[in-house]
Amino acid sequence: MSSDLSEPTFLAAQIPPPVQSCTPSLPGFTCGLDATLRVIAGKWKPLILYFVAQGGPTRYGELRRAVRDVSDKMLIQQLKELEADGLVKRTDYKEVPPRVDYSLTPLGHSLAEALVPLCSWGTEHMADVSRVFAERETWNTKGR
Amino acid sequence: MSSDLSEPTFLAAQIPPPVQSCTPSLPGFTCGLDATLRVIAGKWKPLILYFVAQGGPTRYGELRRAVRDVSDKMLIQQLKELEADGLVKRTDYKEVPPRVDYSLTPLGHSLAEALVPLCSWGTEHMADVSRVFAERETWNTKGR
DNA sequence: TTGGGCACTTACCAAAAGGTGCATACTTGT
DNA sequence: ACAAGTATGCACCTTTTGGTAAGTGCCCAA
Repeated sequence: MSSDLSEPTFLAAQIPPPVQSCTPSLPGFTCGLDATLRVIAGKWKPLILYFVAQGGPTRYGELRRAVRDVSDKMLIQQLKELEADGLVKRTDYKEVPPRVDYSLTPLGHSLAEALVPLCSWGTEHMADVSRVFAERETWNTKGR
Repeated sequence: MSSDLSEPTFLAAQIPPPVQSCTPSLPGFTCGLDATLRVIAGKWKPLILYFVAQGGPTRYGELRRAVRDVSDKMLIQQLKELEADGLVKRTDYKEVPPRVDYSLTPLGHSLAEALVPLCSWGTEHMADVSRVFAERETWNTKGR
């Protein structure tokens, strides 16, 4: 409440120390976060992962309907990549009207768990986020 | 070790229950995760966020050098979006040779914290991830 | 005087991501 | 007989994203 709140003083109260470090290591990745991002980049992957995580083995059609607005092409494509990356397991029952379902591998499940905080964050701050987005739309639509 | 391990039995041992739910709510978002993704989508945003989180207020040039391989265009662009989304705060000291730094807002900091598990996941599973990527490269280079 | 650093900005382009729609092979429901 | 559902595959095209390179205004050091 003093005159100068431009600096650390008041922020220090709300913002804890720097957040843990992001071990800058091995192969071609600058850090763990980087590695993770390579695997979950893609408009639908986190959502797919998360959805499968919640429902257990999930049939293709269910996913399709659940992840609203995703096209077949995209869904299949992302599922293949997730499978190739060892995050999901595809089970084809080789039945006459095709039946296939997808489930998480242990690796995939661990990633899904790491996604939980992001999900919570979104839920908690959804109001802020949607406000910001609304404003953007307003300008894009109305004035410049 | 029995004959049929196609179903829940053995998975149940390693894979805990379905992971918490992803409250499907309000505006145009299907769930919290969706909302979060709208805000951190972009090749460099999580990295920028994370870097600023670790270093406290960071000058433009430092970021530029830290987030290796990012171009001016991209860095600026993503910083502007992060700022517009209320995650980072830009401070312009209006000095003669320009001096500007970026820090996290409380909102940004909370997001950065939610990113920590992803970072840890990447660190822990970096071996798996890089193996998979190496295999991909192998085919892209050699066969097919 | 030339060169470099600072924090950007702009124009132009290539690549990646994503969307639409049609096709398949077979079955079940009307 | 015909439509619909099942899990994809494929061709084509648009949008989005990201990269390169050059420029800006100002100051300091060589």
